[in-house]
Order: sequence, then C-alpha cells, then structure tokens
Amino acid sequence: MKNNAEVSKATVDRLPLYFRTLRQVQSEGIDIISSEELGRRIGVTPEQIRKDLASFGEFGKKGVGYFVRELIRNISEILGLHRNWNIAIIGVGHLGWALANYRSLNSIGFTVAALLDADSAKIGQRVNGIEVSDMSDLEQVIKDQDIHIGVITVPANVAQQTAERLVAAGVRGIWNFAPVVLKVPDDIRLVSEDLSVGLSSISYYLSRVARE
Amino acid sequence: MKNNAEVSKATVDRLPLYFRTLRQVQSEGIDIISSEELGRRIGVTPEQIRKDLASFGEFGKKGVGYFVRELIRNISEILGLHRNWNIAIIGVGHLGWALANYRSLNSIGFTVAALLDADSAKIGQRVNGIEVSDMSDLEQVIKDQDIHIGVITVPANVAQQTAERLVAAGVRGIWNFAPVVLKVPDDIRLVSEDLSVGLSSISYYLSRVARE
DNA sequence: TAGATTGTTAATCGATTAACAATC
DNA sequence: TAGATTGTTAATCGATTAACAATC
Repeated sequence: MKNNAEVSKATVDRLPLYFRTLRQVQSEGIDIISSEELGRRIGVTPEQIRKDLASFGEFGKKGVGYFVRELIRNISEILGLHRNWNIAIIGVGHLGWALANYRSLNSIGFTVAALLDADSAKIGQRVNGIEVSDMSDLEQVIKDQDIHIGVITVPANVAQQTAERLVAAGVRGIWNFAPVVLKVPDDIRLVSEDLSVGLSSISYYLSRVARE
Repeated sequence: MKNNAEVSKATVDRLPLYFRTLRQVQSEGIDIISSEELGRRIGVTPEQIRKDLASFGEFGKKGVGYFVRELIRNISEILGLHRNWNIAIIGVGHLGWALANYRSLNSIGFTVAALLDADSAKIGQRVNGIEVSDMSDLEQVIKDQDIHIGVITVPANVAQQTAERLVAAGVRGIWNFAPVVLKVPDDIRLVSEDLSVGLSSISYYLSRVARE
C-alpha cells in the first residue's frame, strides 16, 4: 500500500461503493473484473476507478484486470473494515431503532455494542438482543463496551451535549443523524448524515424540469 | 431569481443546510444575519455562502446583511419547499418505518401520502396514521395519491424492479435507501443514500490516525 | 506475438478562496 | 460620512478526464 501524499475525500467515499459492488460481483461467481465492467455496473468511468485504486497501490494486473477476491480484501483493509468496530447508538427513537436493526452494519464489520436512551420506558428493553442503557450511564457504558464510534440519533436540541459527552468518554468517531452542525475537536472523526439534503435536492430539480 | 447558466451541485446541496440554520436563527429572534455569522454557525466560509446565494439572485443588502425571514422564503422557493410534495414509502421495514415517522419531512414540505409493502402481515396496518397498502397495488396507489416522489426502502434484490414500477407509474423522483446502484431514465431525479459510506469513512480515518 | 487493460502523466474542468469595487 | 458587508471578478486549488506507455 502506498503511503504517499493525500487521497482525496471523493476517492475515499467511492471505496465503499466499489467494495459493495465487488462483493456482489463475487457472489455471482466472477473471479476477475476489468475497470471497464466494474465502472459499467457502478456508473462511474473506468479511469476514475483505476485512478482511485491506484492511489493505494497496484491492485490490478495489466492486460487482465482485477482479481475480485484480492481487491475486496485490499479495499476492506484500506477502509479498516477487516477489523471490528464497536458502535453505540445514542437515542433509541425511530431512527436509532432502525439502525440498531440494520443488518448491513454487521456485514461490513460494525457491531452495535450498546444502546442508550434517556426515556425510562425504553431503558432495560432489548432491541436486536441489546439492552437499552440509561443515558446517565453513558460514560461507563462507553468504557465497559469499548465503544469506538458513537451514533447520535437524539433530538437536535441535545445533540451537541451528547457529542461532547461521547468525546469526553473516549469515543473517536461520531456518526451524527441529528439535524444540527456539531462542533467537535479536530481529532474526532465526524460524519453527519443530513437526510433533508437528499430530499431537498430532488425537490429542487423537480421544480425546474417539466413543471406540471 | 437569476436564470442564467448552471448552479453547481455542491451549491444546491448546501442550501438545505442554510435553510435549516436560518430557521434556527429565526427561532432565536434574529432578523438580520451576515454571511460571516451564518458561516460561523454552519462551519462554511462567508465567501462560500455569498457565492452560493448570489448564484440565485441578490438576496442581501450591502453593508447590512441578509434579512432572515426573506432569505428563508427565497431559499425555500429555490428548493421547491414552498409547495407540497407527496411521497410514498415502498417497503415498511425498519428504515421505511422510521422514515414514515420522521417529523422533519413534514416540516420542510413533504407529506408521506402512502406506504406500501409486500408482507401481508403489514398490509392494512397503520403507521403514523397511514394505512400500509399492498405492493401489488403500487401503480394504483401512486395515481390515487398523486405521488411525486418514491422512497425505496425495500431489500436490495427487489430495488431495481421497484424503481422501474415507480417510474412506469409516473413518479418523477426517487429517494433510494437500498444498497444498490439503480438505473433509471435520465428525466427521473434519483438520489441514493448510502449509509455505508459515512460509517466506512469514519472507519477509514480512524484506521489511520493514532492507531491504538 | 497480438490484444487487452492497467497505472500514470498531462490536460481539462469545476469548485473554492481571495480580493475588492459597489453600496447600504 | 465612515464602517460594514454584499456581489462579482480573478486566482488558486482540487478533482476528473484523456491519452498513452508499460506490461501481462
């Protein structure tokens, strides 16, 4: 694996898509795939794929293509999906509950190791085999379960303070679903999912073309 | 509103964030805000905000700033959020169920007008006041409820065929949560949310810095 | 070997940042 | 008026696309 310079964020964000598609390809019994064919499936140019992959190493064979199994292994190592990550879901509302039951997370190496909520009606209940802990025990749970990543699915007005508690408790990554801009230290890896962006984007374009 | 040339996708994707933040600002009783202050709240440079907004018109007042109420109205019209959009959720699993209960959708102008599922145990049940219809009635439901946007939360293996049925039934926008690359006609607006991207991105960066 | 396909360098394109004139 | 802040143009930066030598 190359360890020179910088890899663009756009490249990193495409790797999970390559990963997922390659696993599909593998399940179809295909052993070798060209950037051309992979690009066709994903809707990305072959050049883009070659460039993305080449920024991490020489994974292909000239004149042949990429060995699917090997490439999957390489990408999973690049993304850190070859190891287990323990995640805690903070806020077991509709979304937190859905994520706790989301199978795809397991399949790419994430274990939901803790659920937390402030609602006494929820505390003690089991969701997908995991008991909901009391929000006030957050620090202890994070330590006991060796949580690496916190998922914020609490209401917007308590999201920032939740983030701060997670950081103080030693979490290194935060996956935020609350519709607020969180402020966290630079060394904390924060990704915010903003569902309103996707839907608004559809609305924007529909408002333009072929208005009814 | 200007109607020249192209507006970058990146700009369009930031508008919902401006919109949300401005509503927060408004709820705090602030009438006028500078790009400087707005940028500070959002974590975006003031220049970026001014450039983004300027691509749609002159919404600010030099030497003063932006009138919050007016800017909210302008952005909502740009994004098409001033009107109602009917959406149908196809697949009432964990995620579909969570989205059906997601209040933020209503607050930005989207109405969940239909729910569909193939599971007879779910058909007829009510979620957030809406009855789950039989997947086999999809075409009829889309027409009856005047659905503009379809939300795909079905399993990956049936996502493509679901998309095709939605398109044939007259839906113009698709918001896809199934982990597959959908192929739809060019005039259909498709946005895919890929939750594995965000989490993998966190994993990627955590694997690099300060490895434990 | 000839054909295919990668990895890399150069060219293009697009988006962000910087600077500043316009003007409230 | 002086100070503040926008809108716009120019400069920079970064990402994508094109071209092609390397090589399996």
